[in-house]
Amino acid sequence: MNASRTARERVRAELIKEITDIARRQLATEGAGGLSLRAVAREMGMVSSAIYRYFPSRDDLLTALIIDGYNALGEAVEHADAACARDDFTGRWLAVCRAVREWALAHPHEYALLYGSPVPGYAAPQDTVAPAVRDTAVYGRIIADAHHAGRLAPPPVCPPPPAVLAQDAEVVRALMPDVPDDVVARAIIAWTGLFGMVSFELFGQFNNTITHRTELFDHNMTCLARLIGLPE
Amino acid sequence: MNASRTARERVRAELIKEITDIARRQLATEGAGGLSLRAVAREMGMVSSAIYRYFPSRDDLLTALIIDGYNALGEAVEHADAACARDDFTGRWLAVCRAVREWALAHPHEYALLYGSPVPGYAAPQDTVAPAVRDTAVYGRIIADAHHAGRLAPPPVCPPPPAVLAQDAEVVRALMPDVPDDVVARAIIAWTGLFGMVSFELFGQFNNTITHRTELFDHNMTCLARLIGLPE
DNA sequence: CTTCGTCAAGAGCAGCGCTCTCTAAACACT
DNA sequence: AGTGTTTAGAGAGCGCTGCTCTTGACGAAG
Repeated sequence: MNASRTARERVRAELIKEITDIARRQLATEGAGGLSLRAVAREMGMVSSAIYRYFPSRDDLLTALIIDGYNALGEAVEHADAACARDDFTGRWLAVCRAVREWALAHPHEYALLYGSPVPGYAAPQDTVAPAVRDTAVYGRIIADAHHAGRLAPPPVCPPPPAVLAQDAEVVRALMPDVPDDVVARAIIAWTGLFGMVSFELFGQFNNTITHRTELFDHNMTCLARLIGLPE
Repeated sequence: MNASRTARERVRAELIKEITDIARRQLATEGAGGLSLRAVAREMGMVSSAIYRYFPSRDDLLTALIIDGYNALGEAVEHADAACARDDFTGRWLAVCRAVREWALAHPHEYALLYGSPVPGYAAPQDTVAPAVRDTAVYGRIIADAHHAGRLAPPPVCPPPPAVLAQDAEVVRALMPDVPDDVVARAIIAWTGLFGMVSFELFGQFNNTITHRTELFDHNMTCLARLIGLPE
């Protein structure tokens, strides 16, 4: 009875995967706004209403794509980090930055779904928060590792962070344990700087201006690494 | 004959303004995806097809809103800069950063239109590039002013920018004349850092994490000012 | 007074998300 | 093996969208 039950559920899981695959392909060509359940159904040789057996609404399909996206990006970042020597902290940071950028360039619409304008009327459900921090956890660990190895020497550039930020630092520290507040603050600057850079490139702000984007990116990420205090 | 001709054109211009006003209000409540020509027409007591006399397509209306948005942001930034003492370069930088953030928080959907995910299938026409750099010109001038006043003392954090970036720096220098390449490079870091920060806050990346956003923003922008070399 | 360009109106097309009902197949249980 | 239940897909349909085309009215110019 269990085997037969899983038989039905297996074909169901397969169909769900097929739907998300087609949806992801449509996302890549049309963008989030052009994602159409009817088009997905058409491509599957299904009638549109049948899709609703698997995803109760378009938003639920979007949620599935978002979770997949966070996981794909997280995996790429984890992979890039794992390929580096553990004590090459700056190398790990740069590898992670490049992994983010390369994944974003390879999957622009998925990146836009994760880090671009929120889809109007769509509120990310709780299921997305765990995959969402998967990449963040990686560079949190890099910075924490460097700090604990005594290799973090922040230059005297930033003033000490204001006291109220200590509460927020407490939350962020879940990703980079036992790290002082000023390191957390610098980490956030680097974090927003990384994604600001990628978003600007992807969303067209560099058009007609920046042509050597890889070089600029590497240079800026190196600067941010120095700002954090990562070794030369 | 001229007077009568402008009579007709005047009511036309007025209608165009009314359309964009209503569209902007709809944008604020529904977001870019929810902008509907029919809804605008309904609110104007017009029939939907009549709108096409004034805006040949939804994209053209979007373009008008984008241009207005860039101009509004540019104006806010110019105003914030003008309120500072000319030689208080750090104060001017902070004022400009805050102006960007406050404008973005006050007009989230318009900000998303300018700096969020590009609308799929929509390519920004050439008319948008001039208003688009209006704000950028302001902080370009701040940094250039500080440099020429001899008040720019970049800390020894960033390595010298790679030689290939000199070409791109040439283009950027149109906004900050006679400034060396390494200053341009730092300016770009600060620029992307500013918008990375605003976008993260606005697009929800700080949810469940950062609560003291004003303080964090001010602190980070101060750090970036130091990184550029703006005086204490 | 006629001609001509401009404009609102209306109908209509194809597409969308989503809901409802109906039929048929796969399943669980006696 | 037969029976009741659950699950799946098909189809029609609702109200909405952007957009097109045609029609008829209005006002300015010759």
